[in-house]
Amino acid sequence: MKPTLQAVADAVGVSRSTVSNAYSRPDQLSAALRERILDAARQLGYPGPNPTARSLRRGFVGSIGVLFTSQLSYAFTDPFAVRFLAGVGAAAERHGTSMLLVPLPPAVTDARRAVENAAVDGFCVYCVADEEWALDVIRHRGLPYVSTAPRDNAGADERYVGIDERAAARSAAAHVAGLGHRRVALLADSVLPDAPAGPLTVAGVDQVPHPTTRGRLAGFADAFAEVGVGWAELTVVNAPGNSRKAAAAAIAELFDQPAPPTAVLAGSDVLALGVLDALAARPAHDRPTVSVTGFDDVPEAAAAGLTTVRQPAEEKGRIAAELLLDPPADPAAGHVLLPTALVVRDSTGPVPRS
Amino acid sequence: MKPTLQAVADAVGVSRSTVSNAYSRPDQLSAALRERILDAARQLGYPGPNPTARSLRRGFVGSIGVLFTSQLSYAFTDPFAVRFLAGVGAAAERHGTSMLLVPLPPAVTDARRAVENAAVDGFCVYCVADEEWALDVIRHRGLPYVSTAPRDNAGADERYVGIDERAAARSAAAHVAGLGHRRVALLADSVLPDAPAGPLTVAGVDQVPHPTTRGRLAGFADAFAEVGVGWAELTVVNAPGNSRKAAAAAIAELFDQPAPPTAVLAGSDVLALGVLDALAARPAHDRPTVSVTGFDDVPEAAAAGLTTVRQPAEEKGRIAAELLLDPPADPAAGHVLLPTALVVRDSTGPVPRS
DNA sequence: GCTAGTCTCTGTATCGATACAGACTGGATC
DNA sequence: GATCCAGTCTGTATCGATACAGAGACTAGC
Repeated sequence: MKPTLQAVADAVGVSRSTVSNAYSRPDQLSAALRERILDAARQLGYPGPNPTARSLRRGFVGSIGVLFTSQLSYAFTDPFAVRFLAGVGAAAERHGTSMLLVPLPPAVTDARRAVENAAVDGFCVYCVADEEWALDVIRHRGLPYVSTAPRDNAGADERYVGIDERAAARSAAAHVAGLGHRRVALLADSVLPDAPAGPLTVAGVDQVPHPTTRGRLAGFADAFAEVGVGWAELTVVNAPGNSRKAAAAAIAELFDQPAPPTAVLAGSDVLALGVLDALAARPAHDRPTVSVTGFDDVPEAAAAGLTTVRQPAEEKGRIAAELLLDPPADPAAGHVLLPTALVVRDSTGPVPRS
Repeated sequence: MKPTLQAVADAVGVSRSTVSNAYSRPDQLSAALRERILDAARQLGYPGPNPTARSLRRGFVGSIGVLFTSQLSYAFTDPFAVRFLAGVGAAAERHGTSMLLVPLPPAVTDARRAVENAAVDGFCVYCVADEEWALDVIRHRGLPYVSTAPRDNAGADERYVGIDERAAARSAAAHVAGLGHRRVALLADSVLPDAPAGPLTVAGVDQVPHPTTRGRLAGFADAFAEVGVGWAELTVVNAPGNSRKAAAAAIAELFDQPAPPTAVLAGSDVLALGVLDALAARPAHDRPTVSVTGFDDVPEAAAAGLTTVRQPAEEKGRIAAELLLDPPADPAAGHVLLPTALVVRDSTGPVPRS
């Protein structure tokens, strides 16, 4: 058994308090005694105050939780999520705080429990799917949190950092519409819950539950509405899982149709890259000319020449963590909207004359 | 103030133990009473047992630490490290365990403290630089750990998962030597501590402190020794920080020399990609033909056509976490060497006749 | 010489739970 | 009717520290 603080106190012949002070408040005792205590601790093999006991007594843990409402492995697969984590990490580093990554079991009951049991001082909630239940649990625990999306019913004291999804998406769609495209597919993750991969009929964009997806689809639709292409004329394609593979699989059949879309607007770069994969997989003679746009501007997008909407990923993570660790006095400052920019590359062009 | 377990007990008129059991051992009380307790808890806004207090009493935390002996942000910048993390995450997910990422302050004293204070049940130590001090602290705390490199003085009960660095490196170098290259540069991170970027004189490979770097350089040297090129004839180039930029900067000057190397063997893909960057940055008429090899086979390597040594990154993380969470009965099974494979792509070719 | 003030150090209360041994029921068994 | 047992619930000890008020000793200041 590892010795406790009491054991060190006994060995030196001082009180427990004094040993505690030797570690946590060196100014509370003489340097000489402190040395004696630390020496004795070394001798006994005392590894320093037990972090858990210390956390209990002090009332805080010194770490923040990062919540992905999806498989934890997803966080490392999605390049945007990785950049986000890097930002959180940078802020955590500056504050001397650790990051706890909490995997969530698939069943909601279990997932709630996982959030309840996480030993953290607060949460950065990265919005993947509907995370309302997670926010409930966090609020219930009385912990502060920052989410990465503006929420419709956000309380005044609720902090978030996001972008104007709708306007950003609209800018990409306006670019594509401006190039003359009218037969267009919109590709997104989790358009409707539990929907299969592939083309999907969606009555209206407000049917889409996931706020981020909804915002982006709405932005796409806005731009096309302006050139006279209504929602019903747009093909919505579901790609569950937001992976390159899923996107390629979901979009593939469209290209076999007699009149394939001349443009695909994807809800993320990962999906857009999947579309490019699907195109590349076809023999050259049977490869339609399709404009493709992404969203996020992950590192891979530049290499692929993908036209996309840039949003500052690391910045998002950094600011999320900073809002959490160092809350602004003015609650209005807790709502951050980051700038986005359309980045035009080679993956979009005018409609081919056929 | 959030209510405690005691408050719920008082409200229902039962003992604290019973409330505790309602959460942690449902079989210890009648279903009816359990419901009454949980109802009261909801009513009072009791968020469930305090994770810290529970950890203290139970003696374990339910999370494992992942230690990068470098900036935490490095972990998200290096694609190999990201894949490793993904593997750890997958294993953690299966075990219902959280991952704590602990940022280490630059000063060793502070860094020791950070490791001492981490509330975890064990550590996966990802070897970036010399991490002996970290292992010391962990052992001192009596916590189990798994490191990602075979260590020279590893105790029998010490677990690790790694590759045969030397043999793997040798395979890449043998390929390059077989192509006829004799004027060769070896590029690596932290060849000597605090050495500047650029070409470096290293008396012998055993001068290199970092075991991974040493192993790879030794492997490179082995293959060239076999074709009669001694250590002294090899140019060793230091690229501190293992970044693409650092590599490009460190290697650039070599290409200005009258007789530049015809091949560069890099200690990682990131460095190798940096070399390709440095070459691409030169005007076409002044661009030497240089064979380049990397190490790791990160996703970017394939796109860049980089010849490299593949090692299973996720596997490494997954196995590290599993050795930690589920220690094999047989201590010999705690030492895992993963297979590697030379992947030949376009970045290597025969020596140009000039 | 007396009051203040500063340094050190101690003692007790407390953080919020879980483990474990045992007490109390009520029915089944013989 | 005594015995046993399973099913429930309670009480006490404990996990390993920190906070805070205060006790002594010692120096300063007047």
